[in-house]
Amino acid sequence: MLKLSRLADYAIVILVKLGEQDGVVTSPALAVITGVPEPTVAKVLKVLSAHGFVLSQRGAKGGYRLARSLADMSVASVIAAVDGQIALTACVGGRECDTGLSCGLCGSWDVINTAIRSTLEGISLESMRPKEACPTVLSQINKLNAPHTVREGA
Amino acid sequence: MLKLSRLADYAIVILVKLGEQDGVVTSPALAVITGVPEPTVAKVLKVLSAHGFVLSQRGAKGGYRLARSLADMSVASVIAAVDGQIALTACVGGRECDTGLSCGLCGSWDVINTAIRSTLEGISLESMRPKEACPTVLSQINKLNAPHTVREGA
DNA sequence: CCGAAACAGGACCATTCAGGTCTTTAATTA
DNA sequence: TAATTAAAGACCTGAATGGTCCTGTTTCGG
Ligand code: SF4
Ligand code: SF4
Repeated sequence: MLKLSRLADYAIVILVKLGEQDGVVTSPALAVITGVPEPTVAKVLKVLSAHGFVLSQRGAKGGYRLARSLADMSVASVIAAVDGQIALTACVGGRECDTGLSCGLCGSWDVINTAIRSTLEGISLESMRPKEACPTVLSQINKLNAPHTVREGA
Repeated sequence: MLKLSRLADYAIVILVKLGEQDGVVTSPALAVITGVPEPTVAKVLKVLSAHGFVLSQRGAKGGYRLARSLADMSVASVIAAVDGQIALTACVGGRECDTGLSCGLCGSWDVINTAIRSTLEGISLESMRPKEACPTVLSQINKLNAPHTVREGA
């Protein structure tokens, strides 16, 4: 249905909320803040920690905190960390689909996939924050979609 | 993983291939052409028929043919027909997610979702055809992403 | 007029993967 | 050093998707 996995969504929410706190925050605390069940929060944080989005402090008085600014995290990178790289179809990046059919559409999908990926790459978590959400995201989309190799009439 | 459902992918392929034939084509024939297993092709065609993408001819010498030109079919509409409307998160269009958490990110997701949906709306199946794939799709993406309410600095 | 061919529609099963829970392990602090 | 607390990893469960099949209806050819 072309929907984002819930875990990826949670990851975004958790990171944004974490960015609004100061000092280290524990999993249970984040669970309360976000409303997501504790075990799930913990699971997501583990993944985010493994991918370097957050720094963990073990032991008593431990918890998590952002490894870098929200502005330096793209939506796409978080999604990729949690769910794997964005790939609309099975044949992006030269991979061939199990049916092995010679549909020839792969190229088109590849372009579309790249465009969407680039768009999400250009949207930072900072932009996702409620207060300044819409305008920034819009301009990001507008700005980041044209990029790499898009030429008007070619 | 932000991936398209396989059925939707097949639907696109089938429609494009169907557009390259003339006269009515049977499910088995399309299965051979596309490489997709016959039962699945039949299933997809039923859905496409129900949504008015193809016209069916029953009885002997029956088969399917396009209801309208490939240029008049958008990628998004096909996806919506097969998989339901595009919705990255559970909270697009004012719907609220089961966790009921007050994350406040819904607005941002809504914008991103709309942008992606619009992009796919603007890409016709004709554009997906191998020969002219990349350039057309690229310009479509470039052209269709700015549209509806995106303003530069607002 | 009869039989074969092909779609329509539905139900059914099997698999996959996401979502969630649990146990173990390590670090911090008193 | 021992108790406390949180991270890390493994495991299980369940829903959704993908895929298959069967029955009924319609049309063309013999
Ligand atoms: S576009 Fe064609 S090759 Fe790519 S995944 Fe779909 S069917 Fe397979
Ligand atoms: S963005 Fe927030 S409200 Fe929307 S689906 Fe995700 S968690 Fe739920």
